[in-house]
Amino acid sequence: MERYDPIRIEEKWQQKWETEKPYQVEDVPTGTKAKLPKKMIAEMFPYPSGAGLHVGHVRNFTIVDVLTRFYVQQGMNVMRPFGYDTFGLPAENYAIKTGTSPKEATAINIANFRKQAKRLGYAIDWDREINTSSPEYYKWTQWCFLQLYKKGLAYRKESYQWWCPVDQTVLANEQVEDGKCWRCGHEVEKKKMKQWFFKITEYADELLDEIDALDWPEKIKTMQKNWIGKSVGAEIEFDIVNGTKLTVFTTRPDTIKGATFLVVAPEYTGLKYIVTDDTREEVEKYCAEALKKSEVERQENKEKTGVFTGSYAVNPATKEKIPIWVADYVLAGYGTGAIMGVPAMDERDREFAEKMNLPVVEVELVDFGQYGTPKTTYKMRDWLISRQRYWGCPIPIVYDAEGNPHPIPEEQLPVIIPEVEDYQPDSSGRSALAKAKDWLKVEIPVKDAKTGETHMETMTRETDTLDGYACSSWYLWRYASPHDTEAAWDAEAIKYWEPVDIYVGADHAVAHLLYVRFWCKFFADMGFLPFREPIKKLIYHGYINAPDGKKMSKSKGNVIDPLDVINDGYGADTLRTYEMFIGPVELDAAWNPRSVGGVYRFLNRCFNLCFQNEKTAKADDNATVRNKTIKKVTEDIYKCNFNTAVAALMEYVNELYKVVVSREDLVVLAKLLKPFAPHLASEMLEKLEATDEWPEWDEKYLVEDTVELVVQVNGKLRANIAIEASELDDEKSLLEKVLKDEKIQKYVKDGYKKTIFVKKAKLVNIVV
RNA sequence: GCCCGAGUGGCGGAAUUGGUAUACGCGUUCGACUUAAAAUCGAAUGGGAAACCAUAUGGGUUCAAGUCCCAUCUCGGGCACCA
Repeated sequence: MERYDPIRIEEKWQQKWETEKPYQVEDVPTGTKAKLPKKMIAEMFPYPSGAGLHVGHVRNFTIVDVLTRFYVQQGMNVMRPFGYDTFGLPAENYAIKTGTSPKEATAINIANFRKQAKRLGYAIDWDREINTSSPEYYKWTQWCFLQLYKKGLAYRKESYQWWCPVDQTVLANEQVEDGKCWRCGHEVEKKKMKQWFFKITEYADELLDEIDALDWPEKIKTMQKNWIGKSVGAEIEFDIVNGTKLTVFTTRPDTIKGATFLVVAPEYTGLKYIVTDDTREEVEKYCAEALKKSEVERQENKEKTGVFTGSYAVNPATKEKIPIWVADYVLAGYGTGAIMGVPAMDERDREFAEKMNLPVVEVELVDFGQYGTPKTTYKMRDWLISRQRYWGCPIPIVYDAEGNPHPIPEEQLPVIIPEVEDYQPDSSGRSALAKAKDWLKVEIPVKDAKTGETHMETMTRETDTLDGYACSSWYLWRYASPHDTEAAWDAEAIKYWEPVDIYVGADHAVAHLLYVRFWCKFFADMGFLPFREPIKKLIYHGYINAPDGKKMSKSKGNVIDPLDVINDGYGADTLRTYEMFIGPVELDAAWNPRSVGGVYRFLNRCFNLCFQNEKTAKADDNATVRNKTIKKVTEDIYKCNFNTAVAALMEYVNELYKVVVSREDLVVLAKLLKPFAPHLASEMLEKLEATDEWPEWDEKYLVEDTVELVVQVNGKLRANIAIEASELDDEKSLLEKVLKDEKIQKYVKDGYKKTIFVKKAKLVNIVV
């Protein structure tokens, strides 16, 4: 037997697919295509790094590809697009280091990614490629921003923000992990800055309410629910003895009688009206220190600290005078930034009270209606989108001489990223865009409020760029009409193709997957989208680790390069099939080079069955195993059990090796194999002169004439008896037969208590 | 600390949802082909001489438990002063 040569076969088919474009679809399908059921299947588009594809990408893309080919073979109209998420820090940091412009570096990386993806034989519609850093694309990202701006959902606010001193940019909450920057790992700081936000909180309730209905992994749904963090409670207004007022939020307003003190956060805006002259110095010192503390320090040391403000408030329920404190265990960004301390009820308040010697009184629950108003709050904050970086989508805003923001008129879009010499952000906290002096000034038409006449005014551009997540919040809709010059997406194309049927990824549980839902709801409200949830089904797959089980990383030198696997002679089909066989799709898996060889042997056996086999049988001879395999593989792919689908194919091939195969046996093998190993399967189908139409199983072949009856005594297996399938219908005579069986006789010679017959399991259990 | 998820051969993992535990693959051993090796093909492979014993540990429910219930241990993930 020969070894098959995947490299030759794969080259042949990849060339064919390149010229014939069998996976190309129309924006708005016409003719018979328009009547077909559709599937839109996509992966979370990759950031094309200089290192090229890694095995994780291959797992990600291959899952999408298996599903795409599966549905195509079933005769559906399937869109499987591809794109590149190209804005971001790595390209910019590379530019700072080498002077190569991010634009150039990105172009090189995309070309490499595309070449590698083509080498894996994916059923991509290559005319549907998008790139978030191309002006044709980001023009519409800016348009999206303007829509949000018009509705007041993009706004500017001065507040304390996470600041990474290394990357010199602010970060969203989602981009701070364990108090550290998600990109460089440096500890983040708090910095007071005027920044742009998207008002995602406007949709908090809907984002929460509609999540349960989604066909997404429970894990991701729970993470999003926790992130949104809805709390139902009340706001209660306390009179301060000096005549002002202070409002707290609580989920337990009924415990108000137990409130023996109030606490405000160090960043609390009304603090200056509360502090008395004799405590001012001490309070200011405390607040300054609290702000300086990094998030890591705050997390590591949860010891309660705080100082008395000198002021008192009146508990409206007890009329007691209670002290107002400032402490950093109260968070400024949540609720009102102020709480009532109920030490008898709340563990944190008790800890604080004990430390500060504040009174603890028994709580007597009351109806709070007369003291407060019902209020719901969320842990989720508005989405901070300003980035002080060069390589991002410019925010389409200009400022007049007074510093007031104005939107760029839509006809002036896109705001093109200017070329600069030096990509280093400046120390003032502004991106390198600020260095493009000519670009900064722009003539903007302004309508005079009194005369109604329009005149041109010179304004200054915003130098912040958008968080990359903004670019990926709408790309799934761009796929439907990627070359549209008139709109971000075409309404007709969207109506046919979207929402996305299956979305495949391994990251971004709360960030991207929440943002894309938020934008969907917003654009649905604007009348631009005919649905409110962008993704019907989400497949969240595991990572592939190094053979030792550790994360692959360059520094550890344990990275497996998928292109090496291909070029070692295994080929793309082996790589793809191996990664589907590696384990359950949702679990992490460790790379096993030997197992790759096992999958190669399997494909080699498929090849030999088809090309080295002279003898053929009648199509009916192996009908049972053939139909069983069709059923198993079909159902497994529906359930995304790719590992057991491949195992079923292996079993089928093992069976076929034992018998004389028919042409039909081979056709079915090739058809079922095609989603996993499309090149080899295509080669087989060509020789067999068959189409790739997905086969159906016939139930009549699944019923076997003779079956094995399982006989247990007290639940323990004691015998397997071959019987006619029809014997299962007559329990009485079957039992007689079983009791006469010589293996069973010795167990029942002293009689038995009862028997249990389970027809479905072909099982008899005798209780003695 | 709180909330999920998972513990099955030497290894990755199967198991129709309560019904023959260990499918499939790797590894290992033996055999065939070969001057030889590789490749390929075939056979065996949880432990034990056997009765039996094995799905993290200990109990329970059931004719029957990897699967259900209770407790414990270990690992992974998420959240973490959100009032």
